[in-house]
Amino acid sequence: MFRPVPASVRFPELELEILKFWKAQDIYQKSLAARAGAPKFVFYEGPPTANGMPHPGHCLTRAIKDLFPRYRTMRGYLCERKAGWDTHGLPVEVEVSKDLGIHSKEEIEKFGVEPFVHKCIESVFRYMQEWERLTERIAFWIDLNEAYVTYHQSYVESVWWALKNLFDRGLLYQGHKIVWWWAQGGTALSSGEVGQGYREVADPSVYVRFPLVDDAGKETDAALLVWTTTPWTLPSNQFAAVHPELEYSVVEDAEDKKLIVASALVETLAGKVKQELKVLSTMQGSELLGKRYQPPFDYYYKTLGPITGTLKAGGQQHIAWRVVAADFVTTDSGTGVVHQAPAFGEVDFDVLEAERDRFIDGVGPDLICAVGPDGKFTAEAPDYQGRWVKEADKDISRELKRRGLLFLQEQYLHEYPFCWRADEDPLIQYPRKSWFIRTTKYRDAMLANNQQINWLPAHIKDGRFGNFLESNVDWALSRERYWGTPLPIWICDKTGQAEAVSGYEELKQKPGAKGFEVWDKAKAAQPELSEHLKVHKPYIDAITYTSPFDPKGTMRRVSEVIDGWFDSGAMPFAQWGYPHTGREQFKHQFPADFISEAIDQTRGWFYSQLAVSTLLFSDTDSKDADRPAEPYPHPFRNCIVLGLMLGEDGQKMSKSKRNYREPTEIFDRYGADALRWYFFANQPPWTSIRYNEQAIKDSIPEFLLRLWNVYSFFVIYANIDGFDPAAQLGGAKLAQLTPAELATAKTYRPVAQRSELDRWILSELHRTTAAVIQHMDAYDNFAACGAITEFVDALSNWYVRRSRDRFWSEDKNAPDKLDAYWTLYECLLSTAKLVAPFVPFLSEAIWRNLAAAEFGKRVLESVHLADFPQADAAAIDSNLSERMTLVREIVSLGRAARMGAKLKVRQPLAKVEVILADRTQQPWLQDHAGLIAEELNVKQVEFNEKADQYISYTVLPDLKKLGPRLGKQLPELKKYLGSADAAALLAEMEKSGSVTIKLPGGDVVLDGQDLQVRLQAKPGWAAAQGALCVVVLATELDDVLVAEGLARELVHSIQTARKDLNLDYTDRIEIAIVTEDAALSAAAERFRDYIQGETLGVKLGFEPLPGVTPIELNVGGVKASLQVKVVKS
RNA sequence: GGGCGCAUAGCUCAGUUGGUUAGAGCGCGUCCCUGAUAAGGACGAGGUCCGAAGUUCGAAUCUUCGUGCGCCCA
Repeated sequence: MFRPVPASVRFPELELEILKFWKAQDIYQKSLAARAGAPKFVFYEGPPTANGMPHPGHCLTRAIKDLFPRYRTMRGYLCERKAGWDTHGLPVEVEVSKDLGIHSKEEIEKFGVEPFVHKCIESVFRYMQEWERLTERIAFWIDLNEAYVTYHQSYVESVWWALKNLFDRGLLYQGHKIVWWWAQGGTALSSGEVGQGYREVADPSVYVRFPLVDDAGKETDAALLVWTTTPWTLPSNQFAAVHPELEYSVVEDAEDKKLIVASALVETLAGKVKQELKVLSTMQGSELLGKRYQPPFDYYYKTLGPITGTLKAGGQQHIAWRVVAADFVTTDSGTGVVHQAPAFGEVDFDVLEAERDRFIDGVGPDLICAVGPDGKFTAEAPDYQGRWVKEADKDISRELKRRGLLFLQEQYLHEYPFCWRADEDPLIQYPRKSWFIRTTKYRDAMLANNQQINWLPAHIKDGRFGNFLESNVDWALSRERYWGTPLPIWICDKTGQAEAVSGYEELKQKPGAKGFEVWDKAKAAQPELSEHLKVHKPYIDAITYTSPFDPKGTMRRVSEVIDGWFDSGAMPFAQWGYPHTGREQFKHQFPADFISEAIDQTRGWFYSQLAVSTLLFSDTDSKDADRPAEPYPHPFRNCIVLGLMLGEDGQKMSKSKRNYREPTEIFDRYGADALRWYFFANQPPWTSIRYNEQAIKDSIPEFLLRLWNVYSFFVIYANIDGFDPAAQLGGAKLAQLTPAELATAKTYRPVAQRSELDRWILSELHRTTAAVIQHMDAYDNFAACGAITEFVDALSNWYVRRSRDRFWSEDKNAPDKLDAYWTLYECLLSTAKLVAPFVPFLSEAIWRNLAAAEFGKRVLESVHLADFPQADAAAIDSNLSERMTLVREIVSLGRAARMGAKLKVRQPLAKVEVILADRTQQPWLQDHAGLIAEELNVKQVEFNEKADQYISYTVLPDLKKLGPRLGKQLPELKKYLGSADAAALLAEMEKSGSVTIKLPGGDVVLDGQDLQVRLQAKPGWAAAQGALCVVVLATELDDVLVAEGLARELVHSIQTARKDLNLDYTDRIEIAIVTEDAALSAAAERFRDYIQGETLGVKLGFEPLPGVTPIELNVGGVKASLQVKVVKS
């Protein structure tokens, strides 16, 4: 006996029970143990940050991350899944600062770095419980107990090892980075913070003359006209940029001064100053390159102006104050000549870098900067020393005007960022010393590595990700913050020389190492402090040692921590603590076969991993990395890039807008399987999807319930008939209940001996299995789900429906009946395995009842311990598939024809005629006429070859074949065939195998393959047409047919009455039909046996039954009164 | 401003290398079944495939431009 299946199932409750079972029996661990020694399928968990609440978007990520490891495990691989948590970085600091009600770095320092860092580590796992609960509830099987944590000492030291490796190879260097700087607060702002602070303001906009000088450095009569909205940057000017491909004009103004501006802007400028600007000559921007000019302020120029340096390409050039080329110059605004102050603009700084690169080492231009970190001019600009830059704008303009350099001044409206917390403070771009990783040196290696990665969708490779790699810039690694992996670089306070350190132990071994007691004291005072804190600020900063570069020097750590993305990128090895520990694990778990995250990780985790791995383990230039070169791709081979999930209203999901539902509530209402199936089956995972609650809800009846109903149908009848597979299968070990194992049962007949319907559904099963394997191996869950849906539909709506009679037949031991049970049993078991990775709960419920409950310890206790089904090619009969499809098509067309003719299926018809365009399958179909007749409720099915009265033929060219061959003649052929006598053409084709068609452009010879026949029903018939066949109904009714129709109407009414009266299936009844219509009573009389048989009537009379409420009927326009009374047995 | 992606039925989404009647589910309408029954099923209506131009014998599909939306970056 199988456990009876509840009529209405509540999936959420079912899932909770199964979760309990998994936990109690440790099924996940068993699924790993079962694959001990098997080939590995390596999965990396991109660490989520647990200091925010999870939302439905995270459910998608976690569902996909579960699907493929689960599938691969069933396919025989060992897939260990180590969880991880991202714990460092600004978001944590921001969260803590919010709690403390503070914002600036200054306030943090005042609060104290030590207590602040303590707060950070406490806050990191604020929502971890919610994350773990979600992970478990959605059935994401991953090892949460062994999770790696980015702040753990072993992780940090692994990151240090990587950084030391890069440092020792000269790939980690200090340079400048232009950041958005809050001068009053003394801190850089992240791009997110900057983005919050933009608002429209009016700034002074000045047009300034930069007089050109001749070779001797003497001023000439022409000047570049330069535009800027930040006059305070002019004292730090180093270059003027033009676009080499723009045209420039030398114009003469009213004062006869010559100015150089972009030709496209001459008119605009003339309009602004309301004077004529006479064009004297024009030239290309490229002709201006290298021309020298005199900057408006000579603070640097007076000493550095004459300096020249040796170019790499040979020759000498002045290091600054000349015209350079830049692509970003446009004629949208300004003058087409752009003032360059590299200290105060990122693109300007790039120009400086490029210029410096042209000179041999050490002689190129240095960055000049007349402003201090406090936003005030330094002594290098004595005229403005101590003045806040924005306040100096006016005086600078006045000075320029006094010296005749100011051509025009106006107000300019634009978006400019302010500090998000002190909104009166404008931000400035400002250079900060920063540590960089020289990723640009590995750009080509990263591109080559990327080429080998299987990206899904494919456009990521050469699209977003590839483009991003193409424009790679060195990785700005350091952060002037507190809670992060400390940059493991110690600098000698005497010589300035630096070295990197790769572990805490290594530090202890350093000569003269001290400062460890700072941590020891803190720990003694607060024993609850995490040991891991000792490798963090401020404790690590206390550690110093004797300089190896100068015996009098002391090595002190730089103050910075590193970008949290480097932590994440180091995950493939740092999760094991490699190379200090975990060498073995790393060897076996690198690279990953599969990772998946949302598209926002393109520049995040996808890049950080690729960059770190390429630099450390690349096979091109990492000789001193301490392991053999790894062939591409690494560190991941296949990557599904998920689309972002939007809220119900198409906007970004946001708590305040309430445009989504909390995951826990989704699970409580619909269940995790419903959500998972919605994710997997509704769209490819990389489409950005809109959260759609209805669609989640719909996946229940569309898929889960449909499968459940087939399963419940099976259990009901198997129990009634005492179908008991366990009793029939011997004592042999039956771990998996594969078809081969089932075949040992006594009443199990070889598939070849079973009915066609059985062979058909088993063929469909194996066809589906093959398709699912093929799609899942290609990481295409969407197509796999499509195949599964189609199969479950076929099983439910054709196999079970067409097999009902067999399940109801009286003889419990009839081979045909047993065949039906074995077939359906096998289908359900295989389907449970097929869908197990997708809907782990439902599949487990089915398996628990059909296998585990039935067989006890003789089978696997969980479907997730089973092997994925094998597709048996021998079981696939594509011919049968095709034929069955055709039957279903004919039946469908027959129904459509009935609807068109308004003939209910209850009304029997004499016959249907079926006309096929392709008669290959006709003999087979003729053998199955009974089936079609039954489905369509007709007495006879005829297959007509000559059916000209019903249909007309159309002959269509096979465009795919003929297109390339005929080209421009194709329209002629189409026109010809459109009006041709199709019947004659076909006759000719049949006779000689080909036809020659005369077309204006020349004769064309066509054979049978070139043409397709289409059938069209002629009007006036109750007919429906498909692509390849037409079904025509005989609509004439004789008395017998009408009477049978009436009888069926009566049956329908009586059954409805039974249901309304809440009768049991087995209740016998007495029926009275009272009518004055002779035809109706005659029909009832004539079909008395049929009516009584269908409705379990023991008596059928035509006189009223006393005391029974009559039901008024309208049977085909005839009035009648029906009475139904239960007969006591 | 740049890069990438998306735009197909009332809604949510598919649509293989360009090919003849562009599909699914939901919703809607009509109906069937009444031994899976507080279920299940069939049939139908519904589309200027965002717009324009181009390539081609042929474009939802390829190209260009435009519009709208999203993401990333500036």
